[in-house]
Amino acid sequence: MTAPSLRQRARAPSATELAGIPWLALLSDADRQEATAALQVGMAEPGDRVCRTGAPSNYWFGVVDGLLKMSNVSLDGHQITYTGIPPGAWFGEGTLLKREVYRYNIEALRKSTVAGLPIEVFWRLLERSIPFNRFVMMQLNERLGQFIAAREIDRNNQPDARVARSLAALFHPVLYPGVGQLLRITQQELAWLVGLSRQRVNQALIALQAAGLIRIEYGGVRVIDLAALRSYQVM
DNA sequence: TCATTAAATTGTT
DNA sequence: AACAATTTAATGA
Repeated sequence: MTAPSLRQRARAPSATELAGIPWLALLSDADRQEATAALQVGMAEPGDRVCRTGAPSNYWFGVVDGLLKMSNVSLDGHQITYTGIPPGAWFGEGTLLKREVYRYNIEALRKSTVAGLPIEVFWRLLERSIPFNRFVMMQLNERLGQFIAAREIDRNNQPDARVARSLAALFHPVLYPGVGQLLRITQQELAWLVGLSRQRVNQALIALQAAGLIRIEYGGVRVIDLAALRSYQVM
């Protein structure tokens, strides 16, 4: 269970990996070149901690491929999951802006490719690039809504509703542009994320499918009605 | 490209 | 938690 705090052997990103980084396309040529040169990618095995609470913040992290989980430990020692982090998502900007330590744990749910932008380059882009600022600002704003939603999810004991809202959060189009209509997540991974047994998640998914909100596929879930998923209530 | 086999994932008890 | 059924991925002709 004692995983290394960081992935070993960081390397330069490939062309396909760069294509999966949504904010790169927004930059000017010069800025994009600088960012590309500084970007590092590494692999995270299931259970690996990408960053943990208390560690100094040196990178702005993004998911190129795979699935991560953002969690924290509350005062009474209970673990509380904030959200899953699918491909295309970037996180840690709030911590970087304040030059603080990370206040949450990021753990890989499956074998994942994680990219990191060094803090110096992150700051330089903030100072000079308007599009980059817009992207970061959008992330901050949207995530604020996510944290509030996460509290409601956690307060909610109805398993079906928990699964529904967690799924809706993962399909967030602004925060997670890489997801699309089909979320690649197994029922086991969803169970880890929501904090339920796989059997219960399976039941919940079947119920949601019967309600016409999603379609269950092998190794993934397709969303039919995102709005209804967000506001799902047990009758 | 197709058939066979292994591995992963899902559905059910 | 365990098991069977189903789907995908891998292998080799």
